[in-house]
Amino acid sequence: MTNNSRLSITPLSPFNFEFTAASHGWVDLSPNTWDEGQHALQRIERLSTGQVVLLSITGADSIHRPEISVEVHYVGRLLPKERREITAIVSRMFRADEDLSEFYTLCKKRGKRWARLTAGLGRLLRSPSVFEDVVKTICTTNIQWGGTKGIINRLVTTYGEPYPADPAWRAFPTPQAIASVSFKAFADSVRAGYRSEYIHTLAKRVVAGELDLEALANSDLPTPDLKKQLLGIKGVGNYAAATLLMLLSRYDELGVDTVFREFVHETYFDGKHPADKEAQAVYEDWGEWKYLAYWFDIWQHWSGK
DNA sequence: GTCCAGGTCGCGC
DNA sequence: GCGCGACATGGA
Repeated sequence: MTNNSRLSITPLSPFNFEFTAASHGWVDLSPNTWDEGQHALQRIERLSTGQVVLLSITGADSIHRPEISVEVHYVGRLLPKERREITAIVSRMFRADEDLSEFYTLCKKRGKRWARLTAGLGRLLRSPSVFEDVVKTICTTNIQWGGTKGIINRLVTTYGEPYPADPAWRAFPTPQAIASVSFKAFADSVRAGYRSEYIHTLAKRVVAGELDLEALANSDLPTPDLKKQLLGIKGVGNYAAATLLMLLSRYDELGVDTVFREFVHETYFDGKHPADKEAQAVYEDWGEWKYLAYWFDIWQHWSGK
C-alpha cells in the first residue's frame, strides 16, 4: 500500500522538460526509465533518511511559467525534509536553476538552426549525485552503449536498495553498499571488466572520506583545477573528465572521443583527418559554451533537425 | 573465432 | 610531454 504526494518545481524559463529528459543517454540508464505513455521520467530514489521512494517526474513547458511536477510514491510517511531533499534532487537532475542566457545570446547571433536552441534546449540531464554521474561516465569508456546499460543494470539490481512496494525496483547504489562487499564479489556480480576496480576503489575512497565528490557540484574552482581533481579519479581520463565537467555545468572543455573525431571530420573537414587540436578549434568561438555547441551540433546532425 | 567499443593506465623514452 | 601495449567484458 503506497501513499502519494505531489511536489512542484518552477525552473528558470525557457525550459523544455522532455527535451532535457532525453538530452543524452542518461535517461536510458537504470534506475532511470522513461514512461512513454505518461511522458514521465521515473526512478527509485534512496533518500538520506533511508526512505526509498518512487519518483514520477513530468513537466509543462509554458513559456511564461514552466513547471516540473514530481509525483512521489512511498510507503509510510514522507517527512518535510524528505520533500525538500526530493526537490533538490529533481532540480539538480533537470538543472532547474541553470541560467543559459549567455549561451542563447550566442545561438541567436549565429541564427538559423542554432536559434532554435533558445526555446529551452541546452539542459543536459544529470544524476542526483556526482557519485552516480562519475560511475556512469566511467562505464561509458571503451565500451558500446549496450554494454554500459548492462553494467549499470547489474549494479542497480545487485546493490541498489529495493523500493518497499515493489522490491524488483531499486535505487542507484550508495558508495557504502558498494564498498561493503569484497572486490571479488563486486567484480563477479557487476562484470564491468577492468572498470570494476575503478568503481570499487572510488566507492571505498568516498566512504573513507578521502574524496568528497559531492562538494565538486558546488565548487567555484576554475575549470582547469576542477579538471585536475577529476583526473585524479582512477578511470577518469581526458574524455571522461570533459563529460563530467559538462555534468558539473562547465562547458569550456570538449570531450574528445571517437564520436567527436568522426563527427568533426565528416562535417567540417573534407576528406582529411584533422589532429585533435585542429578539430577542437571548430568550436573555439563558443568560449565557455563549447561543449553545448558541439553537443547540439551533433544532435541536430543525428536527428536531422 | 576475431575484432573492438563514445578510453585509460602505466610504462619507457 | 608523447607513443604504445595491456586491459575485462560482451556484442557485432
